Amino acid sequence: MKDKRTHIIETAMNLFAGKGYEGTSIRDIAESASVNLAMVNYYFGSKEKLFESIVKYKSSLTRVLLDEILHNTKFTYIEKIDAVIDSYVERLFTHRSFHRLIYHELILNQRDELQTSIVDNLIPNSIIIKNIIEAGIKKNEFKKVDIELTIATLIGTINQMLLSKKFCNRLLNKELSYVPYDDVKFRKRVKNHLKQLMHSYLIN
Amino acid sequence: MKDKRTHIIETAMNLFAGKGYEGTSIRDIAESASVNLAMVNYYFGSKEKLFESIVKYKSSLTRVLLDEILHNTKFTYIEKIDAVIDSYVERLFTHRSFHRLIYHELILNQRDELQTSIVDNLIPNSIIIKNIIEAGIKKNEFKKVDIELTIATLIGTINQMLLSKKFCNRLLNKELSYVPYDDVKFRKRVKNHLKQLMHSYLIN
DNA sequence: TTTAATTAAACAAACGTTTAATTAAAACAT
DNA sequence: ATGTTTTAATTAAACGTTTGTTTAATTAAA
Repeated sequence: MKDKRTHIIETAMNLFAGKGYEGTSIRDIAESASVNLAMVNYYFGSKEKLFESIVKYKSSLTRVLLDEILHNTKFTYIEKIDAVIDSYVERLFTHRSFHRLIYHELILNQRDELQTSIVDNLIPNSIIIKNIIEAGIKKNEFKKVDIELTIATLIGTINQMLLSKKFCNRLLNKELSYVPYDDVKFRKRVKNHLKQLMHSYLIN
Repeated sequence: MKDKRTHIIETAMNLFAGKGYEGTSIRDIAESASVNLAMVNYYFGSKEKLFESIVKYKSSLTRVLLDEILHNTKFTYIEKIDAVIDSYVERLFTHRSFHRLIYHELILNQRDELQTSIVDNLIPNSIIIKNIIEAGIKKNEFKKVDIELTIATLIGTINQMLLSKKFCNRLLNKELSYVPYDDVKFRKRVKNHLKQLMHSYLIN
């Protein structure tokens, strides 16, 4: 049996991701997690501290993955970019409810402290990508591009697909019941698109 | 003096965009708009119907702009893409609170009817871009690319910048008080990035 | 005189949080 | 090992607010 604290965190994460922070009540969370209402405040102190616990619990994993790619000396720079794309698509599509939660919180301007902590957790990932592109330019493997906006394109394309299943399916002309994110073929398609895009944009 | 109904809609839009649907109370709206609490329900029936009124009120404008570009025979296809980029960046950056509101609602899976209506309003814009790229490929001006994901890249890049001022400024190494969206230089920078990206990706 | 607009007050329901009482677990001394 | 004490976990109930909505009365406009 799982740790009760962890169980509450994971239940709350899925509810927050689907219904938003204000849209999810502590009673919702307690019922879904099959624990007493008061247990949530007993473990986390308050609703907002629960939210912060979720962010802390889930973060830092992505950074480790990207760091490995950055320091892998077997890769050329464009191969590193390819590896970043593979890693990002897999990670965001798999943990999509968490990432929806993060971007939902970012898009609102409430809870300044929490937003700062989210940005603090996201930016290091961007910096790793920045380092790769910068090094690629220095070694003349890459053209001189707008690095920051290239990162925005990379992450933004994936986020655009992640935003809403309904929008995604309408754009792709798929039926309503289709779940693109779990489809290996679709993941491959997104990876291929981003790789081709980056190859033609970055390489001399 | 403005129409009272319109005044409520515009006030509510800004509040919803900043604090989300559940985070904004009718009392908030009434106070900000300097009208009596009961007037909101008097004019719109309910909070949810007010929300729908906002979406209907603001939509359709973008479509007209894109349609003009699509049917302008003076443009080559890549020039049409450039025009779409200019038009999108200007529109989304200027009406950013409305677009944040839309994407905030999309990212949640609540209120199915409303989400459907948002998607119905967004998809035609994507189809216009699709038509341009398709025609460009047919006339051999463009390479054979993944059209749907190219659209996701176009819109996703802009949305990624629009998501959060804090994230945007940290990525760009700007100070906290800087407002990138109103800066003409920054708009130009985003446009240039997207154009160069699309040129190297689309053109043979 | 009739209709529309506006108001303050009240409604029930849901919210996050706290309390006080009870049960289970852990630590301790014998 | 046993009984005792102390701490942690769990519960149902209640707290004071805030929520969206409705009502009934009043004022303005047609």
